[in-house]
Amino acid sequence: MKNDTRALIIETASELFYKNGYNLTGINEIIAKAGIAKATLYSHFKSKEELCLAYLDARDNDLLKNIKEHCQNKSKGDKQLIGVLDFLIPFFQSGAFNGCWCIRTVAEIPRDNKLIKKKIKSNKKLFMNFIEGLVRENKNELTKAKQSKLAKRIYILYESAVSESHLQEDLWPIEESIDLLKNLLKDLKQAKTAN
Amino acid sequence: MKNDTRALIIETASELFYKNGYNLTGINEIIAKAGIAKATLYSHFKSKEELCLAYLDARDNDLLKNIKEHCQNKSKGDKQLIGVLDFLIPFFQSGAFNGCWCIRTVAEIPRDNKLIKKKIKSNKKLFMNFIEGLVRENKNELTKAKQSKLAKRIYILYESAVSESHLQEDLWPIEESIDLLKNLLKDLKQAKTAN
DNA sequence: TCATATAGACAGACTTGTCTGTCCTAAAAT
DNA sequence: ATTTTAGGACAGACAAGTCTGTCTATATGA
Repeated sequence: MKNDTRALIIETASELFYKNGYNLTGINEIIAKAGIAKATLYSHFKSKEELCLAYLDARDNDLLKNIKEHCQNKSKGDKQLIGVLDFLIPFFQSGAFNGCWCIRTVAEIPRDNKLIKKKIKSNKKLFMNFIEGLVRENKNELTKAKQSKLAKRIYILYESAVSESHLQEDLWPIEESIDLLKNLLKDLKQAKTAN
Repeated sequence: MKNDTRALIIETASELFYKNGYNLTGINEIIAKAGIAKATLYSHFKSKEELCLAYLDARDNDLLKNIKEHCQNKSKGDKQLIGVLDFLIPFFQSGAFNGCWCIRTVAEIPRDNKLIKKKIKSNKKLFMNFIEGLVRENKNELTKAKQSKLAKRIYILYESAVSESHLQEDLWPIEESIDLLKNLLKDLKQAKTAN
């Protein structure tokens, strides 16, 4: 039950933080929506900042889980790599999409908040590791250096697809990123047959 | 003199908004740094929101001017297109860099603030137009459709370079974006000679 | 009975924006 | 040449509201 309450707080805060922003969401709004008392919230989290860290973790864990699942449902090979990007299409269309919570949160906190920045960087690293693993699995003919380069490229394409589809309120940046990635994968094939 | 004061206000606000964030920068901080009275500020801008619009315009105009200059100093051809991206290297290293003010501002305002969102989209469109013009000038052998596609790709690479170098606090996303663009341009050359 | 939930008052520090009244400078009118 | 007039900037108090986080006092459930 204590865990239930904690999970409920995180879930509620996560919804509001992501939808309306971290600074624009007050503690009072969170407890009202969760139907709990303020003292209850502060018994689980010693500050709003701590709740923010939990929010970032919850979002990132959830994303990683879903995107892994999405990719595993694709056939082996390029499809799985492209899966990282086309995962964004239904996400964007779901209406729950509101850009990258990491970038949005960084935009809202003071410059010297190391704690939150560290958490975000560490979570992005986990995401990067996931992509690298996916590349290794599906492009094991490539050298390590080329695998790493491809992973980085998929990562930046993913990030720009997220940020720009959000800003433009349009699907085109996602589609263009996918298209670009397909080009890259085709180039790798050509380079291979050329050798 | 009136124009000087107005310019001073915008410059001061621009510095603080970009460095510390829009919501975290108070009117009192702006007037203290600018050395002006509150009534003076409010005689030039009827609200903080209006000052925000002026800040976005000032930043975007400045950027466009500088990036145009940077590209014009490059030799005609691919170099000018790559210029859009390698412009970011000295910017990042200058210490004045703090990510994309548009995305950061969007992250801070309420969801339903159409005014600021409209301004940002309109300024991004101007930036896109600039890239399209640059592509037309330097890739006039391409069809219009291919020019438009290339422009979009440069745009998303630019945006991801900005966002990710900021988030990662590292130059690698910029360098990787440049590298990716060079690949794309090489592909276009190969496709041309192949035909 | 005892832990834990509740509602909500409260402190204290912020926020934006308004308003009053003073001062200075420069142009216009005498 | 001297006086008047007007515009802008000034300092700073103030209203009205926001925020986080603490605390008290009551209720509920094991």
